[in-house]
Amino acid sequence: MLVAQAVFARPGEFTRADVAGATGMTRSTVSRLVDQLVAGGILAEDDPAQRGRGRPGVPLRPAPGTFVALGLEANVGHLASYVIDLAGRVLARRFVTDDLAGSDADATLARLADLGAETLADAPAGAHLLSAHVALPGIVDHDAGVLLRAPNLGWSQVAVLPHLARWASERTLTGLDNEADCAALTIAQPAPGYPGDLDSFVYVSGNVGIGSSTVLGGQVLAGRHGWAGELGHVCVDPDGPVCGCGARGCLEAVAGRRALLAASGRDDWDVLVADAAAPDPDPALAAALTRAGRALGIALSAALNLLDLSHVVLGGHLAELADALTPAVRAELDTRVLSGPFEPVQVSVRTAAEAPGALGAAYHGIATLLADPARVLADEASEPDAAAAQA
Amino acid sequence: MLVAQAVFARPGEFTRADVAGATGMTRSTVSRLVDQLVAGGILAEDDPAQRGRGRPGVPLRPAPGTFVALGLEANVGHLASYVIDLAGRVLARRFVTDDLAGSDADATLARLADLGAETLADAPAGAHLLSAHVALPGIVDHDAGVLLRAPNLGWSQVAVLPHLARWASERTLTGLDNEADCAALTIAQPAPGYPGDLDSFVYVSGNVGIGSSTVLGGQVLAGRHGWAGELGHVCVDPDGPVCGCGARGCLEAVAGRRALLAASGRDDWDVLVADAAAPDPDPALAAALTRAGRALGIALSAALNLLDLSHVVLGGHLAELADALTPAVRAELDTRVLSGPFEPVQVSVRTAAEAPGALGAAYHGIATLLADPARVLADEASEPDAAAAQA
DNA sequence: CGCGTTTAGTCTTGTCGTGAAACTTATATC
DNA sequence: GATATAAGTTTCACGACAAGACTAAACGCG
Repeated sequence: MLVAQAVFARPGEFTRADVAGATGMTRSTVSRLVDQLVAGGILAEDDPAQRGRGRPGVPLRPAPGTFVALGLEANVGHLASYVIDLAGRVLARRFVTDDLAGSDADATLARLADLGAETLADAPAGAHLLSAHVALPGIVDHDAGVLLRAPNLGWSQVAVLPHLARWASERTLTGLDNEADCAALTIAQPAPGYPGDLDSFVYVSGNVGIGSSTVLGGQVLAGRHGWAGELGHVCVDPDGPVCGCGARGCLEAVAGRRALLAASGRDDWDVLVADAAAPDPDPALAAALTRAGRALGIALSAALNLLDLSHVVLGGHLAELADALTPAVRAELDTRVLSGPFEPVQVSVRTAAEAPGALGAAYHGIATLLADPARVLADEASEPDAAAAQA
Repeated sequence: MLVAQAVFARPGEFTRADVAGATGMTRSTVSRLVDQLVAGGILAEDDPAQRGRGRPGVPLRPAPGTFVALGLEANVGHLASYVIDLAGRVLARRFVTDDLAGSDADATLARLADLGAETLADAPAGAHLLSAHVALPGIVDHDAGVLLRAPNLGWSQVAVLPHLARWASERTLTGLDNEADCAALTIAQPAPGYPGDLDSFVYVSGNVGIGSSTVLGGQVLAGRHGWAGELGHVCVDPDGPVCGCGARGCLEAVAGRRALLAASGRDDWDVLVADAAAPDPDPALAAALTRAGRALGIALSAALNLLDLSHVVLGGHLAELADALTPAVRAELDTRVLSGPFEPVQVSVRTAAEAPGALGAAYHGIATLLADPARVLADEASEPDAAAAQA
């Protein structure tokens, strides 16, 4: 249903007449559809506050209160949980710091599910849970609901959906996705269904390793298993150091967090960041940063050339070092990206929100609503007792 | 219209009832739509030749005769032109060998258009021209109809559509596309709309440089300007030789045709290919081939890791050397592609058809038909005099 | 040979979604 | 207060589709 997407894309700005103009449908059709969506609790009417000649239109917004989505994330250093409403407002959240590398997958996922249940309990009651979605740092089989492998967690072949079973129903969908793809979604969309400034870009996330995710035309290019975007294992030097993956010269082995610590002779990350920001870093650090910047530029050039992109967003630990890295990165990009003369490559920095993966996972639930609001409305109608019980 | 796509995907196999089963529509709806398509000359009924119980169904196929598409290609070494019908059968073709590097763009495109006109004259008369599409080796602005830059031809900022103006009309669409993307389309689809064995893969085309094109789920990933797939300028060695693009260590500078000739001390390509196939090549050649194979493997690993793919198709000059290159390519892929343990990387070789770009350009016209057959049917109805004149 | 079974395709009917156009409502301007 | 303008609603007619009955064409068994 195009109507809901149009409203979510410009919350509070579009009236029925605007939607009609944007979608090409007639005002009468839009009016009927909007009335359904309002009745179903998906859209809400703002106060008519418009100025100008003629009858003022009624601005439409995503409706608060009726629907929420739960987003969960298990990552190397934390568990996170978000409950958001249709407008993308965070109604409740939890964040637990813990070293989960090598942890027992089922035990950790059970903890995560409990965390999600607590978060839901914190949220205002009476709303219908659209979806419960998990973001995980690894390869995923969407259809089977299995995490195939998460190297940094040390997990493999984990059936994830059973842990979400408490929420799974005809009316609540559950699923799992790659964490970097979820995070990229939050950059492409400041609010669910609301396209941001950037339409197509590569997002580089430095966490422990270096992952990336590509957004093309507002769509996350997740690949068939959510395994796309392994920028960290693009080769930047065939004679370079051996990487944890067994190959030689991966980006991660040069610009990864551990590689930078080792090359600069430091053992505390915050110290390294502070020193890198200082006016005159010592030669070992400067060399390590230059080398990492060049490597990042080389790997990014490959991605941009292969995908016809011209925008890079740095996140994670690479964002913290952005000032120090950017000159070398730019130099490589300017030399290597073929479309550069026509469309200059832009590099921007995104200081990572806390657990963007969990937030993006919650976005997924709303995305399924937007893809087919009629289905949710039908479900709504088929179980009116639930709504009645709340009233 | 899903119906036409289903039939084109299995020409001669699907009956109305099969289509109904495949699309989920009822038999009555399918029957009505198929009747329209048959009346419109898009589908044709085969002889009912089915065995088994019950009334035999009528197999459906793309209709020959009523519609044709013209595909043109201007490339460094040739001009080519194809006229195909809906089933993908070549009704007429032309191929002119010529060195067009540095030629005058408008003069060459005028020649190409004339070649297309000749080809159309060769084809059986009475068919309606669906589209005229040009494949060019460079960056393209689809909307403006402009070739932004084709380095190997030495062209830039060329308005292409005016050369196709003789065919442009309400009923005949014209357009232009990147040549590698068109060629990849012919690999993904043995006939228009007919999906082949491979669903997602990277096609590497070695012509003068090294280009590539990615097919994801049957769709060509062309990027915003048809500029995606610049595998030739992925860096495989930051200390490598300087490439024509100005950067250092591009794949093309190691595994390009000229690079291989230079490194092996030869000046004739056919000799090089023959020597490479011989049981015991000389050390210089063997070293050049190994180096090129490793470089290709490194660049491909980057593409596969970034896009979550596990199939490579070699074409062009790299296909000719496939036997000699494959061991080194495989070695790198096996080490570097992260999804390898789960889904082994497959490398296949596609000996390039003559001018696959032109053929793929013709496919585009049929793709537009399949995307919205109703539009073409409507046009048909609005100009019945043309059809009447043929009868 | 004839009749029932099975499957393909068509025909009829009712429902639903949509657009066209008239109508109502709410504001600004004169 | 009259008029213009724009938003939103109502009415009506049309068309696409599904459900289900019906016809057509093959096979197989008695």
